[in-house]
Amino acid sequence: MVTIKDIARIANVSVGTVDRVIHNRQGVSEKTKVKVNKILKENNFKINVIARSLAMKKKYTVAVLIPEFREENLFWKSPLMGISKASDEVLSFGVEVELFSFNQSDCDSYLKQFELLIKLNPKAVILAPFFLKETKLMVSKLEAKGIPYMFLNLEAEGFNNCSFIGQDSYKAGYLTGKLMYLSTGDNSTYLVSIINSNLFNNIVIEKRIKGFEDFFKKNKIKFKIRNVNFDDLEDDNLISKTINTLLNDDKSIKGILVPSSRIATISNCISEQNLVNIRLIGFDTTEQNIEQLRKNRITFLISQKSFNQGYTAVNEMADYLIHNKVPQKKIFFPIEIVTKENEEFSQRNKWEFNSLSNI
Amino acid sequence: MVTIKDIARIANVSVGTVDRVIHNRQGVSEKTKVKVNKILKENNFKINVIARSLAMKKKYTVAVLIPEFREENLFWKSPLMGISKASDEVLSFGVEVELFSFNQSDCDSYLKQFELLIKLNPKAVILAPFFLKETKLMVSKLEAKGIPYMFLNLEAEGFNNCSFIGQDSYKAGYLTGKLMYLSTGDNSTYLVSIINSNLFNNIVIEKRIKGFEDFFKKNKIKFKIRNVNFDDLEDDNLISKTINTLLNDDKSIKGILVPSSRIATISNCISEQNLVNIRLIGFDTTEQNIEQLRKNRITFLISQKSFNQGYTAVNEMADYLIHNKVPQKKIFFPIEIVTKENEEFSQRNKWEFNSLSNI
DNA sequence: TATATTTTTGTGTACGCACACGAAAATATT
DNA sequence: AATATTTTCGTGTGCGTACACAAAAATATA
Repeated sequence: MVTIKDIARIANVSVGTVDRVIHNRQGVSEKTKVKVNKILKENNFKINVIARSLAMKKKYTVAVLIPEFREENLFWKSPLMGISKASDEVLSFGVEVELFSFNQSDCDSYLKQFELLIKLNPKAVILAPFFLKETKLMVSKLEAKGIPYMFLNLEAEGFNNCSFIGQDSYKAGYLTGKLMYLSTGDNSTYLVSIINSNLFNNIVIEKRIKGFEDFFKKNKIKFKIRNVNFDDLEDDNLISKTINTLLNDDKSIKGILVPSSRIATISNCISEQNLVNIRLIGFDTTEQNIEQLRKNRITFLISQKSFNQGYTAVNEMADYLIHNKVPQKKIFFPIEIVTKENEEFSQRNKWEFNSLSNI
Repeated sequence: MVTIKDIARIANVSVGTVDRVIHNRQGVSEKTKVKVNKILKENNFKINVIARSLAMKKKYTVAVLIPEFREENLFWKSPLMGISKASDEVLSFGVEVELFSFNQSDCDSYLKQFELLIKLNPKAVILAPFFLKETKLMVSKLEAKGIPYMFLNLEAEGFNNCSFIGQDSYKAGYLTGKLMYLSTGDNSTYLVSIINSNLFNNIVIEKRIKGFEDFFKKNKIKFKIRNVNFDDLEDDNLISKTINTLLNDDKSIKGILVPSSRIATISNCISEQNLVNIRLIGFDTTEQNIEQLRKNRITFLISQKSFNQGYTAVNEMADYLIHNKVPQKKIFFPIEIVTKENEEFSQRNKWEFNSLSNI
């Protein structure tokens, strides 16, 4: 590996001069600049990123604000783990990640955690914009302070966020349309079922449903949709009765789409005989969903790769702070199709907390 | 971030002593060892990997031997790009990657390139074991010299390779069975077509076919298979005539499986009317395949994520050499399902050669 | 107790780069 | 021509760690 010192020796100048040329700093004559640049290229010089970040040694703190996860819905566990892994890795680069989490059903805790966050005076913020109105408030404070912020997983329009990291919900829904069609044929009726309903998530869910329907419309395929929505608080008995009655009564129903991460709640309630010849498609590889997938009670899961989303968010932010590399405005993640047969391999994203692994 | 120096100050010892404790080196009394360890934990000390790799500064060269890619089959372009990207990244850690490529249809070039490779006296080798007999020869030389070697993409049995990085071909084939079944229903006939036939690749292809068939057998689903094989040299006209005649004559054919990366060659030959109601499933997201997928002439592609395979291989090897972290014996990659609808997002793996991006 | 030996601990240098400071060279001003 | 000013360049230090070597302390041997 050729170093700055090597270049300096060859060019017969000092390392300082080489450094100036590399970084396009002023104070070097055109003549030597040309000479050094030539030698730089001839020797295929590549900066040693290791040494560089050692030498830079500025301190940045990045604050993260995401929902806490709960027993009945582990979705946010996975992004958190991605964030944690990335945190460990960027620590050596002088980036410290501070985590704040709020209660999904408590708007106040969202604001309260943000107050704690802003007190830290972070250099950048990553957040899941769960509540729209409150997010506007928060964002105005951030912008006043000139703190860049990035949205994670949830896409909110009309903000000046430096980046969004997540899935294209419409396209993901569109894909479920295709999968449903391929595995049921035309002229089918589909049940679309929403379990939990909170304001902000609905934007994602609506986009997914729109995409699902648009697949059939754009491809001129006949289909019918029936909606059944449940409240988060309702018990399994009610869900079971409702769904099974519907399936018994309407034999044209060939598939069920649950455009949230709660498909396990539905699939778990369907009777064995009704399950035959019915395709179930849902989102997210939560532990409950995977369990049902393994039992062949779910046909397809669309994964958001949320672990990677968290991991990438931290890394992109670190890259922005350290190397001034501005992230893309929208970083869309793969729309991964998970089945019983490939599920075991799609889980390479998992990561155990091994806080003592490297001393 | 708390450093070794900080710990030394707090513990009232020198950095040398702290270093010894951290690395469990001998020459430190039990008393101070306990004391330092306590302070290490109390302050949640984490090694600065940046500084560590700067200080280590050993030089390793890793040799890579893979097939060159050709116009008619770009498959190996993608692993190469992954390897190149990783090479750039590990360079700073003192790992230099040397690339050797051979002609897929010329066994001699495989051996000849290896001769060049071994002259470099590399610290480790990554190779695609294309020709079985020759690989045995090569491996014996490597083992005599005590050079560890890793298999990339192609799985060969009976060797003492430190790791295999690639896909579980059987499971991938099994998945195509499921997808085919879901999108055609039972009691269908399927065309299984092999385009190119060279000895070694056939192991992968055979496993895929076995998996495909086993899906139906294990799930007790009625099906029928018809085989049509073509030679690599044959022209499109012949393929077109053969395939279309078959499809015209046997209306029970509902799907075509091409268990190699050459499905585009087939799909390109099928007439419009025959394409309706036929599902095509193939492997690998080569440029030609993606083009056909976009045109809706292919239903599913199974991606090997070969870019990531190359990328991971180099990184795992670097980690092994630098930190002595032994890789898993088998690193299986996700079996990714790609359709027209999610294809655009599955390509985030691509990477342009930006050799001058970071000067 | 004095000396030799072993164990334990401290110090210094290198890794490759960024950056501050000051020296030298080139140019401008009187 | 002497001095002031600007441009150009070289030197030195620090980032956090690994490691070799030296020094000190503890222990063993005479």
